[in-house]
Order: sequence, then C-alpha cells, then structure tokens
Amino acid sequence: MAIGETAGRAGMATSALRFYESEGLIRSERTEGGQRRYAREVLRRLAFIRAAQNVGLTLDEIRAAMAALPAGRTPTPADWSRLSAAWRTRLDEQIEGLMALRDGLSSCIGCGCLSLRTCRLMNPGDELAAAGPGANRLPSALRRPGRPGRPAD
Amino acid sequence: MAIGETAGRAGMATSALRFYESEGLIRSERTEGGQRRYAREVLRRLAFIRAAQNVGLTLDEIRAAMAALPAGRTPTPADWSRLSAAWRTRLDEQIEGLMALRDGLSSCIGCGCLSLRTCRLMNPGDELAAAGPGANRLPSALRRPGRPGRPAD
DNA sequence: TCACGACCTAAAGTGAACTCGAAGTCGGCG
DNA sequence: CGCCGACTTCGAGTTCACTTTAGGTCGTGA
Repeated sequence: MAIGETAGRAGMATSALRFYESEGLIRSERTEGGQRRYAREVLRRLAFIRAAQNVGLTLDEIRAAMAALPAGRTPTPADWSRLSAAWRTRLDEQIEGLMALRDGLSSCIGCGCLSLRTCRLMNPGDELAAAGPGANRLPSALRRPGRPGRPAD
Repeated sequence: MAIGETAGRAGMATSALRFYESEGLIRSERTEGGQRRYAREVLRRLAFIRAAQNVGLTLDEIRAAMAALPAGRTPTPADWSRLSAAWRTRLDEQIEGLMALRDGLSSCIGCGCLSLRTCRLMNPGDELAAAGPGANRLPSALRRPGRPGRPAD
C-alpha cells in the first residue's frame, strides 16, 4: 500500500507515518522511484501505537514495547495481546490516582483552604517532604511534557 | 515577600513566578530598585494554579477561572472554594473516560485484534465516523499539548 | 505523452509551560 | 563602604508529537 492509502485506513496523516518511520516505529519497502510501500502488518502497528497513546505511553515507550515483538515472523494476535495486557495495570493506576485527587478535592472544597502545606489537593501523596513541598507527582499520562520535573536543586 | 521566598514557600522556581506574572496569573509590587514584592495572597493563587493543573486545566483556563474572582477585595476561602467546585465534575469525567478505556481494553485483550475499525480500544466513543476513524478524544488532562487535534481536512 | 495528483526530502514551525544563560543591578549584613 | 547572593530583563532553549513548507519527482488515467 502507498502511504496515502495506509494513512487513510489508519486515520492518520501521511506526515505522521513518515515521522513514525523516521523514529523507527514502522518500516516500509521502496519502489524503484523511491516511494514507500507498506505491508499490511503496518496497519496493526499503527493501531497499536494509537491505542498505546490513548493509554498515555510516549513514543519512546511504545518503541520499546514493540521491540519485544518477535523479530523473524509476523506478530500474531497473541503477541499483540500480550503487549497490551500491561496497559490494564497502568490504567488502573491512573484511575486510582485521579480518584485520590477527587477525594482530596472533596475534603478541601468545603474549607477553601488551599493551604500549600496541609491541603491534600496540593500533596496527593501525603507528605512528599523529601522531594520538597508542592505536588509534583502525577500519573505519567497526566504529566505534561512542557512541564518537566524540577531539575535537581 | 521577595520572589525567592515566595517561590520557596510555593515549591516552585522563581522563573515560574516571573512567567506566571508575564502571563497575568499573578501580580506584584515593585521596590524602588525594581525588585518584585509579593503579597501573601499570591501564595494562595499559586496553590490554586498548582491544584488546577493537577486537575488538568491549562494556564489559559486557569487565568479565565481566576478572572471570576472579586476585583476589589481579597478573595475569601469561599471564593476559592466556589472556583474549585467545578473540578469535581471534570475529574469525574476523566475517571469515567479512563474506565471506559480500560473496559474496552479488557474486551480486546483476549482477541488481540486491534482492528482499526471495530476495536473499542481504538474507538472509545463508538463510531465517531463523522470525525474520521481513529480515537481522537481523550479527557483533556490526558491530551498531550504536542499532539494537537488533527486540523480540519 | 502529458497532466496532475500523489509522493519525496529536509528543515523549520507549533504550542504548552516553563527553564536557562548572559549581562548587569539591588539590598542588607558586617 | 564593600561584598555577595538575590534579584532584574530578554531572548533562546527544552520536550513531545507531529505538521507545514518549499522545491522537486513519481506514476497513472485520458
């Protein structure tokens, strides 16, 4: 399949496919003239990438996960299934984190304190005293790239 | 308070405070020599910003929310409380979204299909046919800035 | 054969939320 | 009075996941 058809089927832009290829997430053959031709299997890889992103993985993590696929043969459904099984735990953790935040919020909403030191909304993980004040920990899917962890001070 | 002390108490870098000020999220007085001096109230604003970010709001949204604070007087605990009450709903939605994703995953994990068209993991909101295939919707806290919604095609 | 859309590369741009660095100034303690 | 750390501004850099643009090539239906 040419890049346009592949992208269309996967619901992505062609630029994304080129980008994924440059990042080593997918592979392609080339025609004589240098155009990409994708194997069917790539659709499954793209689906995996999409799904993994929904769960909050970065492309780095996704690449690492896919590196665990069998090298020689085309991956089977079972192979893909095994990979995605790990996501359940991850999702569970994310849900748990959000619920903790919500419950902390409930306990704060009445008082309006928003105290930096004592409010559970500020300090989800209890004290965190060693890491300095302020809430710094979020499930990784919630952490925003532009907001890197404070550098070691 | 000088910027260093304020930042220390809030658990943020001084650069963040300057940035927030440049973005109109906080305000300061200046000494004769041009240095910033912060009022106590700023600590509460910073706490609010931190908490709102934990819930997944952008600085734009946070600025908008804080614009609803009373202009003349110093905001009371009740004022802050009212603002943060809206977060509960938001968190509930986020949790619900993640749980739906997790349950979709459970139903997929056995089959390993990862089918672009039919897998619920790919298409959380059922068909979404109008918006094109692929899963495009995430709770905003999970959406990553670097990954903008596909432009209108 | 030729037109035209689909494709190619490489580099630069986007946006969020900051951080970092350079070059210079302030302020409070001794 | 002098020192030195804390402060100032401003512009550029960072991360992630792409998209956009410019300038050129491929491939296929008429």
